[in-house]
Amino acid sequence: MRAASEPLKARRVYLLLKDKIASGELAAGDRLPGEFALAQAHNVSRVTIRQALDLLASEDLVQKRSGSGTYVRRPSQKVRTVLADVANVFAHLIEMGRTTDVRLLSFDYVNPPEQVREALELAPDERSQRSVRVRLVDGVPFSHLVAHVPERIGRNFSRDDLAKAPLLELIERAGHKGASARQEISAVLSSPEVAEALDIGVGLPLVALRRVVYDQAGRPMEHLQALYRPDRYTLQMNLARTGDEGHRHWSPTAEVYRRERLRRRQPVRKKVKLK
Amino acid sequence: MRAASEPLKARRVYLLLKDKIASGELAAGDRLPGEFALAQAHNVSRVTIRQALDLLASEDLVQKRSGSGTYVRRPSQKVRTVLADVANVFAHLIEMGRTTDVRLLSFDYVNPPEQVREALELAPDERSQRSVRVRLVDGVPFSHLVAHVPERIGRNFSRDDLAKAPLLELIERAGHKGASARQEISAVLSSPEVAEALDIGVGLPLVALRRVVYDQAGRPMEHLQALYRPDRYTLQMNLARTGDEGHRHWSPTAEVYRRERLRRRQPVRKKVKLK
DNA sequence: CACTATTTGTCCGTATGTATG
DNA sequence: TCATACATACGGACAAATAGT
Repeated sequence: MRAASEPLKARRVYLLLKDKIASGELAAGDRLPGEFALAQAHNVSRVTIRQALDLLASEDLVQKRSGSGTYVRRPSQKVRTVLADVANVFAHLIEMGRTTDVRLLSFDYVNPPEQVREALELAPDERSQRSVRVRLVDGVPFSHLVAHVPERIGRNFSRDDLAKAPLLELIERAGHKGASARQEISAVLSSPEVAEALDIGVGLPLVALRRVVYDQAGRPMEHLQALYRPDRYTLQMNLARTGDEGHRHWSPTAEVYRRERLRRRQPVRKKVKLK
Repeated sequence: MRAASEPLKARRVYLLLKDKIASGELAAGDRLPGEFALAQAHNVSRVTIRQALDLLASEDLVQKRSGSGTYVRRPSQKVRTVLADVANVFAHLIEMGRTTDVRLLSFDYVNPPEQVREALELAPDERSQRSVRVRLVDGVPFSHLVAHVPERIGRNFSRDDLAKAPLLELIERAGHKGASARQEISAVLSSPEVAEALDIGVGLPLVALRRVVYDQAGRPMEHLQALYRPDRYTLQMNLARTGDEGHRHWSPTAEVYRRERLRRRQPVRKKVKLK
C-alpha cells in the first residue's frame, strides 16, 4: 500500500520553479534567489525549499554550488509542444510528422448535466450521447474530451464509428451541417480521473475549452468540454488588423502559423507587403 | 506569525468538488458519492474527504445528513464572470456596466528574459521596458499583465501614462502602428506573487495568454504575458463556417457575443437567415 | 417492528511532512 | 545539518443516524 502523503508543499514549489525555468523566465546560467529568499517568497520553510531544489537538481535542471547559490542549467526543456489553431473547430494539429490517435474511454446515453442540457437546448427528459475520448500524439495523451450530442443526432453512428472518425465528421454525415460555433477558454485543475487519463499528476493546470457547435438553423449540435495538457499542447491564434484607422478592429486569421518567423531570427525586411 | 501549513490535500479535493458543483456537473439536490467512495476516487483517506466536505458545508454549498449522505445545496455560484473576446487585442470586456481599473505594480527597464528577447527580436544587450499591471473589475482583480516593450519604443511614454492609458494606445501614439499579432493560450498554477496580486490562493489554475504584437513592417512591438482568473474572466470566441462545402474552413468572427441566445432559451426559429 | 446495509459522526494511534531553532 | 515540536494525513474501529426490506 501507499506509505503516506508525499511532500506536497515541496512539490508545489518544485513545479512552480520548474515552470519558471521552462518558460524562460529563468534562463540558463541564471542564479536562483537564495533559499531563504525563496522560503519567504513561497511562505514555506527553508527545508521545504531545499527539497524542491534537490528535486530540480536531481533532474539536472539546476546546479547547486555550495557557498555560491543555485544555478539554472538548461535554458528550457524543449519539450516540443503540439501547436493547434484555436480557430479551427477540428482542432487540427499544425506540427507535422506527428501521429495523432484517439482512445475512446466511454460511450453511452445519459441525462446530461444542467449546463450541457441548457447549451444543447434539450428538453428536461431528453438524453444525450456522451462520449469521453483521449487524444494522443506519438502515443502520449494530451487532451481529454467529453462530448455531448443530442440523442436524435447521435443515433446515427455507433461506438465504433466514434473510435475512428472525428465526431464532427460523423455528425455531418448524419446530415447535420455545422455553421457556427462558440468557444470559451478557461483553466482548471486536473481531477483524479482526467489526471489518470492524461497520465499526469492531480492538481496540475489544464487548459479547458468549452465549445458548442450550431447548425445552419442555429440549433446546437454538439457540446464539447476539452481539457489540454499545457506542456504538450498550445492553443494559438493569429490576428490581423483590418480597418486601417479604426483602433479596435483586429480580425483573427485562420492562416497557419509560420514557425520560421520566430525560428530564423533573420532581420525583417522593411517595406514588407502585407496582404 | 503564521501558525503552520494548510491542509493541502483536503483543500485540493475541496476545490475539485467545488468546481464540479459550479460547473453544474453536480446539480442542486444531487447526492455526492459516499465519503468512502470519494476517498477511493481521490486516493486519500476518509478523514481528508471529511475535511473537504466540511469546508464545502461551511460555505453552505453542500448539506450533510448523517446516515444519508451529502447533498448539493446551490445549483451553481452564479459568480458572474467577465466575458472578453479573445479576438480582440485590446481585450475589451463585453459585459456592460462594469468598471475596470488598472493598477501599476512595477515599471522599469530590464534585460528581458531570453524568451522575450527572442520574441521581440532584440539584440543581446538591448533592454526592454517592463511593466506589471493588474486589471480590476468592480475593484476585484482578475488579470495580471507583464508587458515588455523595446526600449526605443517605450521611451516615448512614462510611468504615469501607463497607469492611465492602455499600453497599445501609447505605443500607437508613439508612431508605431500594430498590424498583426500572435497569441498562445496555456494554463499555469498561480505563483505566490501573482496569487497575492490577484487575491487568490497559491496553486490555483490560471489562464495564461502570451501575445506578441507586430507593426506593419512585421517588427515586434510588444510582448505580453497575461494571467487571468478563470472564475472571473472567460475568454471567448465565435466561429463561423466560411467555405460552403469545404470541411476545414471556420473563420473566427470578431462580433460580439449575443448573450440572449443562451439566456432566453426560446425555441430557435427554423429557416433563420444567416448573414 | 425488527433486521440489515449504508452512511455520517467520532475516536484512536501512528507515520510523515513541515516549521522552528 | 540536526533535533524538537506540531500539523497533516492515514488506517482502522465503533457508534449513531438513515433508508430500505
